[in-house]
Amino acid sequence: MKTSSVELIILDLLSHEQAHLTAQEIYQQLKLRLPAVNPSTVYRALERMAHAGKISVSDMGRGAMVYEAVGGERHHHLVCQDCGAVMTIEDRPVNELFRYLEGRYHFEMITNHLILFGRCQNCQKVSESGRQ
Amino acid sequence: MKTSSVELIILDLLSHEQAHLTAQEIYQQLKLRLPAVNPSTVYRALERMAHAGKISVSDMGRGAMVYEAVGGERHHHLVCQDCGAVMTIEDRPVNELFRYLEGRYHFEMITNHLILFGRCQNCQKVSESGRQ
DNA sequence: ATTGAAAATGCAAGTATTTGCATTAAAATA
DNA sequence: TATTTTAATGCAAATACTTGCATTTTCAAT
Repeated sequence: MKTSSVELIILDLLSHEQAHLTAQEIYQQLKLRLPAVNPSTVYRALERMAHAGKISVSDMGRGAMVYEAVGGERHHHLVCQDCGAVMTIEDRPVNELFRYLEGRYHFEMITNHLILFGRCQNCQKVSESGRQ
Repeated sequence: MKTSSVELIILDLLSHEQAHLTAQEIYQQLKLRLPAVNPSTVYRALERMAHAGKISVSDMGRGAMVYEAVGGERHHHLVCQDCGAVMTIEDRPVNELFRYLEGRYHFEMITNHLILFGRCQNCQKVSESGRQ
């Protein structure tokens, strides 16, 4: 089926450089262009687009899932759960793991936006000095 | 601080073999033992426990995050987004990726329950025959 | 161009989750 | 043991999100 106007606007909103937006943020920005849009329409469009592989859904520890357009260079993130810092990491080692798992388990990987939680270098130092 | 009684019951509920429960399921089962418990108490306890590293929080595509006790043998899953099948996978290749990323980015990995989405062997076949 | 079918949308109601505030319980201190 | 402090809890309200139903819009077929 043809892409609906709501979906086109969502893709446009997410096309900015590596934008990760929550459903709420997308709804707020969509309303600027389509004042009559209903929240349930936005949630349904996000669901359709995620299932169709147009956007990816990830938990980045912001209290709600975030959405991102699929299509740009694949990338992944390390997220610090203390300070919230987000680090973009290279795709190669992640892709190697995915290829290995696909062969090992006869699985077709769809995940393309990996988020891994931990603590960044700064927060590790702060925690160590706090213990001393 | 000492573990609260709600937290103890949650840990008990999650101690069954690789139980992955949503907040709602945990609340329903908790009420059987603590009829007066308030949903907000459960949500708060889950938040405390996740931040303390006692439980892990994951999106397994069930429409809500699922919780699991941390402490057993670390494992990860492949989840089919068509039929919902869940495959447990070995930790070794995932751990190798985590160790590499820790060194490369000076990051202390906390994530210990990786969920990767894709399509299982059966659903790949169904999709192919559907296309023919 | 018209008609019918399918999909998207809005509305209202419902459910899941979060938050502010006050109270209760547990822990620490004297 | 008593008191104070801290954390957990319940309640109600609020927010985020989902769902059922009817309507509108879009697409496909004629």
